[in-house]
Amino acid sequence: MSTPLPRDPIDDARRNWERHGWGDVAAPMAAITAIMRTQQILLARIEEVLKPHGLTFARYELLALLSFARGGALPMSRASALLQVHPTSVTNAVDRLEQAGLVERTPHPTDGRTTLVGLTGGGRALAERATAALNTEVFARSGFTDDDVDQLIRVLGAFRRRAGDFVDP
Amino acid sequence: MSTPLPRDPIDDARRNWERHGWGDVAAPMAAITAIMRTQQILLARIEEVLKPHGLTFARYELLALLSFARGGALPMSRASALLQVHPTSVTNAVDRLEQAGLVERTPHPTDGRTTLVGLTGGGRALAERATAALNTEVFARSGFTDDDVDQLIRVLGAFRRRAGDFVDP
DNA sequence: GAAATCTACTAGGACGTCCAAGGGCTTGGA
DNA sequence: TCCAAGCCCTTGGACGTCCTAGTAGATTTC
Repeated sequence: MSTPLPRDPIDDARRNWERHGWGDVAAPMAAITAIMRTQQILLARIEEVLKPHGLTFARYELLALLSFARGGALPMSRASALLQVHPTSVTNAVDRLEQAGLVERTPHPTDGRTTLVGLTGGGRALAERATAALNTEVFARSGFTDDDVDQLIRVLGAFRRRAGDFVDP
Repeated sequence: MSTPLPRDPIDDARRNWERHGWGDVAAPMAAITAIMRTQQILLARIEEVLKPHGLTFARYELLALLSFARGGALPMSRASALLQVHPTSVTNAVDRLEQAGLVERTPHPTDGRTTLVGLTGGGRALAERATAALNTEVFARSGFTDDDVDQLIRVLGAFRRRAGDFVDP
């Protein structure tokens, strides 16, 4: 990222909103814009750490998901649901990971429509190394205090539940 | 979005982290993953509202930025810095907005390297309509409580400052 | 049992984002 | 003066995400 700006552009936007008579929604606008920007910063950090391992975040997420699955394999559709991305995104990621020898496709034993994605030995080993890197280089130095982390988990968890992500208690 | 999951996948991930002996970073991992997912949900809502106006979020952001600029125009590099995206992303957005007659490029009066992007009349009018739509359909119904909004602005603002986004007080 | 309806996955295309490279314009020091 | 270094923007390419269609297999319905 380039040189820091002399002022917070999101705060400027908020002031512009207020100046134009939209003061009633200026605060949520600022909060949502801040989420957008924070995601961008965090994604860049994560991709930076994963790059030496030859992974992108999308591919890492799939590897990590499979590494926790019983048998190290899942139907593509299940991966799509759990990762909460479009099925074609999973097809894309699996194509590239398979190319790299990290996962392999297997026909489902009883349902001819379904394809299982499973980790190879190399895929499992790489998932371990990549997770270790993320843990020490990103999550352990997140830039959030413990209180921040608690608040984020609470606030965003409630938001996601209301948005229909999950129905758990 | 598809059917809600019976359980929170981020909470599952957190438990998996703890189970594998990474409990010390499980909470920040969960917070960061929640930010990623929340951004995805919010972006989808925003694009949904903008679609009838023929805009994407990236293009809308540029229109909104220009609508607040004195003279309704900025150097491309300035837009890149304020929007905090790569210069090529601005080139891309300007290409398409110019195609649609919403902005126009003008050579800088004194610096031959610089190109100014300015709103057309239609661009300014569309920015107004799109902002009104976002205000009523997204920001006014954000799904965050007032307290949530305050906490997010505070926590994410501090994070962004520490990340080097800006140097303001 | 056959037809209609679902479900799972894949191909092709539109967008946005970034990086690397290249060409034009300015600036500042020799 | 002039030229090397830096800045500004664009092109081309890699990725990820989504959408729309299309195919094949599974279920439901009559």
